[in-house]
Amino acid sequence: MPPKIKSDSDRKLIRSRILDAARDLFVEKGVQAVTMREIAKRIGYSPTAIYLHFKDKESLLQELCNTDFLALADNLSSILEIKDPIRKMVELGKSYAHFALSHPNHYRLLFMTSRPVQEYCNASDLQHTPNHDAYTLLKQVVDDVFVIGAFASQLTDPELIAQTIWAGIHGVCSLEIVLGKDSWIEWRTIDDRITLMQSALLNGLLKETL
Amino acid sequence: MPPKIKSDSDRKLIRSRILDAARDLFVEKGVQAVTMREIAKRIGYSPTAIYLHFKDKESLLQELCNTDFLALADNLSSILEIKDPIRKMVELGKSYAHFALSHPNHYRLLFMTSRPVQEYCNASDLQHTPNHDAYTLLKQVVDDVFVIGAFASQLTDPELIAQTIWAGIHGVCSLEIVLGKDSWIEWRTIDDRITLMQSALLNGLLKETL
DNA sequence: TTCTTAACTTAACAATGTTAATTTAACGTC
DNA sequence: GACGTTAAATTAACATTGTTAAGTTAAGAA
Repeated sequence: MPPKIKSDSDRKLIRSRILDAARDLFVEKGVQAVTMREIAKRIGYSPTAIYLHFKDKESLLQELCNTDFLALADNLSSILEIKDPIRKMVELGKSYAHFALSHPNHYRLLFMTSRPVQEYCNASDLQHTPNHDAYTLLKQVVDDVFVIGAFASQLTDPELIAQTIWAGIHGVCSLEIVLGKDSWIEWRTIDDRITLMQSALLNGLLKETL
Repeated sequence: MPPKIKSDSDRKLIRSRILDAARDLFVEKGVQAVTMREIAKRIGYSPTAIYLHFKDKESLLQELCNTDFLALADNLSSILEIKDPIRKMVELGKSYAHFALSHPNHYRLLFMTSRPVQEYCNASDLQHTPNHDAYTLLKQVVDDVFVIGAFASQLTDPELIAQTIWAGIHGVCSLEIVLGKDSWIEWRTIDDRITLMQSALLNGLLKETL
């Protein structure tokens, strides 16, 4: 029994409810548990009603992805208050890892799952702002370290440095998420692994300071 | 029209054909393209015949995983001929990355996808031999560097070192596989990223050699 | 009042993993 | 050599899922 002519804000609210239901499902049980029918059941609609708000399941996940990507960046941006550039970089890594490990399904969806190539044409001006883009945030933090001349002199490309640091932390976190429960490897504690990764990379990238 | 009483070797051969068909499918089109029906079509059987050889799809993928894991380790073990421990470690990393990037779907299945916890009870003696276990191979190579006293003196746990090096290379490769095609990031070449990761980690983990 | 249309539901389809029932023919045994 | 047993395979069928098409309902416009 459909009441009619929903306002724009009403439609937005329904979109949110769909997204929230979808998020709940995969945060709890992973992406394979996210079915259109279960989402629909949770919000009290029929399964096909979702298609009035999202083109298909892929689009829904895509939007979830983007939304939470921005939320992550926003969360991380609190470290911008830290003055010392190097400590700021270290804390960014720790925060990033903390997010990854406390939201493994999120992290999987964001950084461990191939999706059809994203088109960032809309709202492109918002894309590369530190507050809204985790990578750009990292890049800026690395730049700060770069301008004070703390990196070894042969390292002339902050972008490459940023990508390497990201890869290091990502490697530790993603291995933990995928294989952390496997017993054929005698895992050291995740804290030890993160710490060593950070200190080794810093040690290897920064100028010798003696 | 079933001919009957297949010998053990016949059954093994059929298993192989199933595994090969499955491998072909996902090497070419990724794991989502691996369907029981398509496998069956390729080997000229009905879909349900596969269940005479594998408990379910998960088991099939599991076995594929294990088989190719051993093949990888075998492939990598050729670097054992290298004498210099440090160069050996570097070459292992390069070979590993080369495998990952030239077999992205394999790599995804092996190291980027959570599977139900493996039980390595059977043939457990084969599990931790360098020739058959990529991680153990890395561990041994790291040990070799460790015993010549090349790591910084405060690093006393070769296992932790190995896990960190693995995570570094894995991070570069897995990011490339998942996000390498995304344009919102100005990726440096994959070679540059691998090289910097290796030199930074080495630099950060080894003793200062001046 | 009647027509249009937004909002939604029900029905239905195709693809997929999987199980149950059925068929076929090779083998051992009397 | 006939015959039952059983391995090997197939066909039929079911449940789940994403998705489309057709139908339904009621709010607003004419």
